[in-house]
Formats: sequence, C-alpha cells, structure tokens
Amino acid sequence: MTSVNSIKPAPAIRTHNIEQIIHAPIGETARLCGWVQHRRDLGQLIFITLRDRWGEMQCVIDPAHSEAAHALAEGLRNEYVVAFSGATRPRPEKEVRAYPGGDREFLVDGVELLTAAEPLPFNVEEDVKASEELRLKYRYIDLRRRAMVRAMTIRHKCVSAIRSYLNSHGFLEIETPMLARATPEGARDYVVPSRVHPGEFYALPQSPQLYKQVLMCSGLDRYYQIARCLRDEDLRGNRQPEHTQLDLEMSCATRDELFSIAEGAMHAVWRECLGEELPHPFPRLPYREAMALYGSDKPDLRFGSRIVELSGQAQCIDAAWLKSDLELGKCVHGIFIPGASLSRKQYDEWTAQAKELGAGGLMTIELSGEEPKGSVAKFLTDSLAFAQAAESAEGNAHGTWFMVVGDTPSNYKVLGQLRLALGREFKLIDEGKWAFLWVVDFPLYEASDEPPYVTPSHHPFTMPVAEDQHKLESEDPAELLSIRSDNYDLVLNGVEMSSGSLRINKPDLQLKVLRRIGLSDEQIEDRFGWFLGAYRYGAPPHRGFGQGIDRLVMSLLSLDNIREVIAFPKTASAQCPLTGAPAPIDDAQWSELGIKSR
RNA sequence: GGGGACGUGGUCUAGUGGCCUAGGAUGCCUGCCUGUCACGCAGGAGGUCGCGAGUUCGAAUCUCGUCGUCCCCGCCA
Repeated sequence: MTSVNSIKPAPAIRTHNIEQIIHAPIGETARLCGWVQHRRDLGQLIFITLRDRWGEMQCVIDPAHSEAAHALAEGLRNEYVVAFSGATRPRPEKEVRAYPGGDREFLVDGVELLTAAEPLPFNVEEDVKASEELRLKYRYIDLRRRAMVRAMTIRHKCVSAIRSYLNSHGFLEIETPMLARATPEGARDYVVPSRVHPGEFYALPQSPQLYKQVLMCSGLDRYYQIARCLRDEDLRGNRQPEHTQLDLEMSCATRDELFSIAEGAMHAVWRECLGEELPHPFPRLPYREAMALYGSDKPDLRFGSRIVELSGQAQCIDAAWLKSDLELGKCVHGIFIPGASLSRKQYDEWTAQAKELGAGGLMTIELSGEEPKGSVAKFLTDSLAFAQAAESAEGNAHGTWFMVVGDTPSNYKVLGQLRLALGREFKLIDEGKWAFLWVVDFPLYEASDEPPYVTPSHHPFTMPVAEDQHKLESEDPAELLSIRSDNYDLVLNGVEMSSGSLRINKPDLQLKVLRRIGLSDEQIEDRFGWFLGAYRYGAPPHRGFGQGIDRLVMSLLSLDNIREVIAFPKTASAQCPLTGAPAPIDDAQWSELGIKSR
C-alpha cells in the first residue's frame, strides 16, 4: 500500500497571481497563468499583456533570451489561456508607465499553452461595444472585463461586510425554504409543480417574510439572511425576476435599536467597499413631512429646492383665474430653483411636463434680473414677496419659482416630480454625496382604486399603532387611511433601499388585518392558518426590514442598470440569453408532473 | 396589458427610393517589423441589410405583420 507521504506534490501550475507579482520584489521568479489580453508582435520582440482576475502584466518574449518561448509565443492569439514562467525585471526608464505594475515587465523563458481560444464574438475591452444581448449570451466572456470583475468584487465585499457586521451583533444567518407556499395578494408567484402530489404546486418565495416572523416566535431573536426573492412581474431597469435581499428580523427591539443595526451595516459596507465613512446617525423624516417638503416618500436629499406653500404670496398675483382658484380653496405651492432661467421654449416644455403630471398649468417667476420675468410676472403687484420667499427657502434670490395651483396632494405630486427633473436639468444634484435618510411613520394603508379602496402600504403584517387599532373596523376609506403604523423606509439618493416595520404579534389583530384586505376567514385559515398558529403559542414583539442588495451595489458603483451587478441576469422579457431559459420541457416531464399543457 | 426606440460582415456603425457591385472602424487570415502597450505598415477573406408579405420599373431605405433587444406606463403586498 502506498503511503500518503510517498506521493510527491505536483509542481505548481501557478506561483503568483498578477496582483502578487506586481507587488513582489522586482527580479522575482514566477509562473503566471492568465488570458492573452493583447499581443504586440514586433517581429522579433513580442509583448503580451497577460490578464487574470487581479490585474494585467506586460510580458516580454525575446528570442535572444529564449528561442523556444519565442517560437511558441508567435502562435498565441487573443484570449488563449497560457502559463508563462520567467521573472520580473525593471522596465527601461522610458517605458515605465503609471498603472499598477507599470514599473516592471515579466521576461518569459517558458511558454505553455493551456488552452487555445476561437476568435471571440466580441472583444474583451473596457469600452465594450457589443450589444447587451450579446454580452449576456456570452456572459462568461463579458465577466472577464475589469468593470464586471469590479462589480462582482464589490458585491461580494458588500455582502461579506454585512455578514460580518451582523454576525458580531448576535444575529444568526438562517436559511428558509425556496419551495414555499403560495400566498394571495402581492406579486405573481413563480410556481413549481410537485411530482409527488400531482396537480399541486409550490411557490418560490417572494420574500422570507412569514418564515422570519415564525423564527421570532421560535425565540431565535436575531435573524438575517441574504435571501433570493422571486416575483413573476414585468421587469425594469432596476428590477429582475429574482433579486437578492438582506432580510432581517429582531425581537424585543425598539425602532432606534433596529435603525442602529441597519445603519451599522451600511457603515460597514461603505467602509469595506469604498473606504468611506458615512454620517451618523442618518436623518429621519416623517412620511407626512417628506410628502409636504419633497412631494415624495423617497426624497432625494442631495439638493434643496423644497416645496413651499405660496398661497399668501399668490395674493400679489393679480390674475382673475388665479383669484377664483384661491377662492375655491385651492392652494399655490412652488419650488425655487437657484440659477434657473428659462427660454420661452423651455417654459413650454416644462409646462407640458407639469400638465402630464396632472397640473392645470405652470406658473413661473424668474428673479434673476432687474425686473421679474416669467409667465405670471406681468400680473405681479409685489415681487418682493417672492424674493423674500426665495431668500428664506434657498438663501438665494437668483433663480426661478416654479408654481402650481391646485389641491395640496396633487401639488405635492407634481412638484415632487418637477423637482427631480429640474434638479437634474439645472445640475443641482451633488453627485458625490450619499444622502441616506429614514422615512418613518408611513400610514398603514394607502389609497387604492379597487374595493375596499385601501391597500397595505408595507404589507399586511405591519402593526397599526395602538390608539388607531379601533379604526380597523371602519368602512370609511378616509378613516382607514388615517391609521398610523411604525413603518419605515431607508432611502439613499432618492432610491428606496429598504423597507420595514414593527410586526403584528397578536393572532386576533392579525386576523382582523387580513380580513381587512378582503380575505374570507376560509381563505385566511387555508393560507395563513399555519402562520397564525405560530402566533398562538407565544409571539414576542418583533420588527425588521428587507434591503435590496442589487440596488445597494448599484449605488456603490453608481450604475443605473441592475443587470450590471448580477452575474447572470435575465433580459427585459425574463429570458436568459446564455442558457435559453425558460425552455419547454419534454412530454415525459409533463406526464410525470401530472399536468397538461394548454 | 399599453406606448416608444432600435435590428446592416464576428463586433460596432455609415447609408432616409436609383449615385450601393452596401462604405468605414475593429476583429480574423497572410507578409514585413527588436521597446510595443488600442504597436505600426502592406495585402486578403468575410454581408441573402432580423424574418415574412406588400407598394414600386426599382426597397437596406416606404407600408403591414412577425420575432428579438432596450426604455417608459400599468404591475411589483
């Protein structure tokens, strides 16, 4: 019998990766492996840029140094996988470059071709020219690009920073099933047929929401999971059928304690991924104020130009149509855009946009010059009022007021949208800024078009505040809409990053809320009976949130397309160009599953 | 479900009724070249203009349909 010790270790395929050889002392002997990024054949001398995940190294093959290596190197082509043995040496002084490893080159004395490559469907270059469809079809090539390696690396660091932060704060990472039970409401489910139970189906989880609440009932107390969430809905630039979420839940925690954990995780991520320190603590804004000041439940705080009520100042606008609107009880709201000055054509374009958003029209007063200009300037009896309002809103009276008249919620909506568009147009947004904030105290319900004309603004497991719980019995939508809850979103630069709440932990209250969304007792028992059961045997107060990891990584990298941060994403029609999924299954599978095709 | 944009050698693109036998760049192939780094120079191969129908003497170009991609609205508790 051969002793373990008698087997000699195989010689190394690779001794250094490129990052290591870049940082090794010059003169280091090594064997490098990588892809031929580029070959520059000068006839005698051949230069090859060798690429691996960590970097690039210029390799020199000199026939005067090694005839054999040179003969082999002549046959190398782009994206061949090779092993070069040799040693680094300093570059001639004139040839030194500023990039990493630009002070040295790798003089090759042995070339081994590990695998040849056919000519590629597109070039591996940073300024990629191939269409996105082609990049996805050959994703394994696209992922060789530095930008993609960076995205995958940052994504890894982000998740890893979150894990290590939460692990050190007493959280357990617990996996929950992918083969789950369909729940009514919400998004459409992806469904998986059961072979063992013909005609019955699992649903892939839209989120681990119910499982994590049950884990709290089990007393696991602090749970998190980097969880895949699946929803069969139409896609967008920042939406995929499967996305990854930091799902977290904690028992017996105040809102402040939960925020401190969430903020700590964000601090860890920014430190690990970008080496930046975020402000502490993140500002908080009640939902009601967010709507009144920014016309949005996810305001972009990278610039000002808040919404201001100008009904008083509007008395100085002597126009009959405006007076009659004000007498009808309508309000004037406006935002002041410092530095903005509009041509007639631009004014018409902004007016068209305001009308599309539901405004009757758009009033402007430009305060940049001697005399006020703008659409209602000629009706002004006193421009000082608007100058003062601009001064107190923005500390600046050079710019333009954009104003609408109407009922307050509609004004907020229009100005909230205009604010973002104007902020972009007039370059008010500080792109280098990370404007985190908590939007808190969302109402339990928001208005809906269908009976009962309200829908949960977060989800039906959110705790209504105690004093408002009696209103759950009401049939009046206005009454229902006034129910408050301990419900919060984390917003970054105008994008919703996470969403959470204090959960209901009393079975009778949970039952009431589920009835409220229009479910019969029978449906509730059938679909949520198991969940309510968990609540009957001792459910602690608990709260948590879910945070979109894809969006987080997009923010870290300043990308606006979710596909750029996912290794193998789906197209807008939910297909995978690489594998061809989804695809038909064969007849045997149909019959084995006991289901029929339409 | 609705709306919009796009589809031309491997890749990116020019071409808006005849001047197109479809131009360029890059990649690929051949040759030359010892300090290149998007190497350079010379030559070469490579296209039924997404697919189908129609209008026209004539269609990459106009019309309709269809397929695919992207974006927006709906949808996404």
